[in-house]
Amino acid sequence: MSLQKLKEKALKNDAVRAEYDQLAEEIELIDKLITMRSQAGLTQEALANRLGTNKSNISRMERGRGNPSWTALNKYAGACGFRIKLETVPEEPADKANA
Amino acid sequence: MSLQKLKEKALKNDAVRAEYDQLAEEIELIDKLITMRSQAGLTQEALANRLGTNKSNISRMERGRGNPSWTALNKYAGACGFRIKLETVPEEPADKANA
DNA sequence: CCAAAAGTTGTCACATACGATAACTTCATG
DNA sequence: CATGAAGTTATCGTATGTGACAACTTTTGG
Repeated sequence: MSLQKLKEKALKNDAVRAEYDQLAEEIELIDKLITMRSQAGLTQEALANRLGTNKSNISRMERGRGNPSWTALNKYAGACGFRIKLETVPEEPADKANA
Repeated sequence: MSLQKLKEKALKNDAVRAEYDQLAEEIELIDKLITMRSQAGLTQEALANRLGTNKSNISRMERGRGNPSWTALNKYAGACGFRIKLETVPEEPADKANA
């Protein structure tokens, strides 16, 4: 299955409801997950094996069911050959005067 | 309590064991949390009120007890006036030839 | 169309995050 | 040292993340 297909599927249902910021962020998150796995060239099953778990659980994460913990994200990324960081961006530009 | 103090306390115990990457990332995470709250000028209690919860739970997160979920991080950040993103960095540079 | 590979979903069991409350410690000030 | 504010810890209840397993759907490729 192509990466494009994967993302299309992942986003199809949720994108409609993405009027809410929080959902948009969830989609961003899912997109990052799928992208990492795709770049690692792994199937859900292969990734699951690396993590000592089952493909169903990978699917759940990538479908946006539930709410992964930080270490779950960390492990997922690690198995795909990535490290993760939390990026924090101020909700409004620090300096309005320059807008 | 000064921000410096806060961070010193938060890192004191764990830094000793930071021989492991995963712990280093946990510390980074905690540092980001405390920094966000500090920049928002909120006490744990004030932040807790914004989140509809109690200061003890805030303390737990900032002490590295447990393993916050993505939405927990999102809410925490939101109450501090931040949005969050997952930053994914490849474990080794994509292009070694240029090293 | 057929078969195999990949992904999805449902459900159970268990571990643990999260909220609430209270008691405790540490810090800041006078 | 005394007082109050801020932070920490313990514990209980409840919700939910996570792993395991099986059945199902979708995709890929002949």
